[in-house]
Amino acid sequence: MFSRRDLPALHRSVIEWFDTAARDLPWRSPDRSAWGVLVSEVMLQQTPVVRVLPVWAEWMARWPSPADLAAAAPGEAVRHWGRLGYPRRALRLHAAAVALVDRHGGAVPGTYGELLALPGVGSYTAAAVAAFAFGQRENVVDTNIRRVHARAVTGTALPARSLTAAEMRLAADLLPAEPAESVRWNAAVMELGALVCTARSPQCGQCPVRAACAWLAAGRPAPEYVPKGQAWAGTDRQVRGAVLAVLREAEGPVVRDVLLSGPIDLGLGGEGRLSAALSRLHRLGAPEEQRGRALAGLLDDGLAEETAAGIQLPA
DNA sequence: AATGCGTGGAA
DNA sequence: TTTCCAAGCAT
Repeated sequence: MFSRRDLPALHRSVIEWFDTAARDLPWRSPDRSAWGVLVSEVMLQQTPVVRVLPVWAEWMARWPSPADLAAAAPGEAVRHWGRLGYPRRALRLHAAAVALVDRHGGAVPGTYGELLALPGVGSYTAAAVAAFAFGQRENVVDTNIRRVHARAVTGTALPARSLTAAEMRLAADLLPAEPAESVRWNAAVMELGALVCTARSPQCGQCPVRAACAWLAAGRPAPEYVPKGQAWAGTDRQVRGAVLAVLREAEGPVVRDVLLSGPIDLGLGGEGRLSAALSRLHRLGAPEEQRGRALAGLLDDGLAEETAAGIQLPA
């Protein structure tokens, strides 16, 4: 365990490493807005940076302010979410934009509590936006930071299965007292987890804190549990994704039977993105009951709506 | 507290 | 090929 006396040296070494190794990401640019930071943080939830980059740029060009997104139909947010995954995030970001216009004069608020009240913003995202967009001293704890703390301080290969109070306390104890330094520290530890102290094959030889790492000192012991993998093939989630992909590519309503029944010749000649999405859906070979369940889920979540003409993204 | 929720690149 | 897992949130 680090003693408080060692903390300044620890902070210095990680932040100095960050100064040389940090990626040049657009949401870290001096001219990015707080809105840009919020959008990036939501897009980055469970999603790799390289896939977020192009979508974030398109969103910033299309909807440079909360009011711009709030003025669009929620279905447009879902459509332009593309294949980022977890499309409910797009819907919640739209709802957040509406809330910003309604309650905050169209601006992103700067306090943890106000941010936490927004749709799709949880404890991590609220802390991250308050810290990175507003320079506040916040206890930012994401999966990267948890893993770095687990290894370097606690000496285990992985953090606990779920975020524990002990982890939050540890992170709070490690946080530099000075706000500007705390922001650098949060970003630096997160970057260290993303680039060096990675989940699969950590590059301990490049780690600025290898000399003090409890996990390395213990001989890199194996994880104490095996994370259970997420099933995918044959799941409702897979079918949901394929159904929504069809709605995303469609300009207007899609009749229910096209989604629920076997392949139907729409006279599109097999060309185009809509046809490709329909082919992918039908090639899954999911039972009609499962497709119905997936569609019901999408409707229930507000990711789709049913009109007399058929199923479409929410208008 | 445990689940459900997408997607695709890399190991 | 299959498996892992990436700046979580809501319920």
